Amino acid sequence: MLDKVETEAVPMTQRERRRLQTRADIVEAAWQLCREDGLASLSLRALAARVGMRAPSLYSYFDSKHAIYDAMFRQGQQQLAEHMAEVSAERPVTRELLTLGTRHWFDFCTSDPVRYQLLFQRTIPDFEPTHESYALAVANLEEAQRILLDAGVADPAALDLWTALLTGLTSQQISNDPGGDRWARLLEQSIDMFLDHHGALSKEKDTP
Amino acid sequence: MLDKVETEAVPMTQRERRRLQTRADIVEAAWQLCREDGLASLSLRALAARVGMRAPSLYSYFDSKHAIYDAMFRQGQQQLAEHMAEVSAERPVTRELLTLGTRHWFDFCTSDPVRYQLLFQRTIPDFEPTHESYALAVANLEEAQRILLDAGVADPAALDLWTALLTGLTSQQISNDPGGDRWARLLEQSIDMFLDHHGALSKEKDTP
DNA sequence: GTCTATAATCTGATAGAC
DNA sequence: GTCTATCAGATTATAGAC
Repeated sequence: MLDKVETEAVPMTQRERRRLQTRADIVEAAWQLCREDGLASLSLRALAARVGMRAPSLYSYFDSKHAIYDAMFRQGQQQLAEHMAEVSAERPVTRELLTLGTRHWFDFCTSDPVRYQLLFQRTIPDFEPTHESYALAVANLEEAQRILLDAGVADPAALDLWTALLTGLTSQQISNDPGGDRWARLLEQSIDMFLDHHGALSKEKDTP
Repeated sequence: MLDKVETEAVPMTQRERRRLQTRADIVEAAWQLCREDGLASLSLRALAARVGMRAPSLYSYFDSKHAIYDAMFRQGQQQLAEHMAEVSAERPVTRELLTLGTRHWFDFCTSDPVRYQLLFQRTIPDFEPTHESYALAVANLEEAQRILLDAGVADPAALDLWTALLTGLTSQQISNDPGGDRWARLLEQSIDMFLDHHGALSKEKDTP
């Protein structure tokens, strides 16, 4: 789940460290600009200016604009993994724990609409994450699958229904009531609906 | 629900008719190009070329590029209204009828991902439909609300959950399994889950 | 590594001839 | 109404000096 290149405990010269820091600065500035102007409006000129460079200098750190999007995608998936690690490890999975974890996920998504757009929607023309970055997304989805499994929901189709339900609530919240809670407050009810339908984690008895 | 300007039975000179036909041709060509290159990639030069003009001539028919998007949005909402009119008028609303109507809606959405993107997602920077066009979207949503009401689901929050569930299934289908049926085949189950949760249109008894 | 200069192309929109 | 010509930029990306 960790970025091999940037976090492995290999010896690093100060020059290498500096280079990685500049890369991180560029990615952070890219997030800023995207939050201000929209994900698709990112331009290399504006990005370079934000970090005190001219546009061509960015090519010393990234091969292309898509490579910057890829670094952002990668970082976002890592952030999601770290964010969910705070809550998702506990067992057994109760209805309360699942609800808590799901709200944790929902808050992560709605707290940064641009990040959500990059991680979960296909909206940048011609951009696809590299295989390496996409593997992080798969790992995150598999973690959700494990949790559902431990909650007594084993059907693969149920995972698809789960993702549809949660991404539906999230994107409606982001698109139609940004900053509000019109769909956020339906989260617990939605989870109850889903679990009741699948006969899992019943409220009266403890056994699925 | 109808376009006042273009369909009202007022006398029309042949010149006016010709003009409206050209407008329609331009909009149709715009749909074609968007389906080929993506919604955001529409350019006036390419659009003009497609209808045998040069770019500046388009300004004789539309004030701006956004006005063309608006005409597309308007047409898409009208198409949705017409499409749903084929099924949604029947009463009383049974579980079978609701399922049929919902699949009708789902098929409309997934049959043209670009249209879905324009009508239901906020993805074109700085584009917002005009008040007049947006009113068509509101009318379509109100029709859905009426159907749910007649199905015995009166809670406004239930409508929000309904839209989240359906748009979630739809966008997952479009994004992650285009042309397939991985989420399409979950539609009936989802409707059952929703209705059971709200205690509406129970399968055994006929009364909500 | 960073710069200037520039390639090569694209964009929406307008002026004004015809 | 349609055109040519053009405005006034924008874009990603590269070459080559320093």
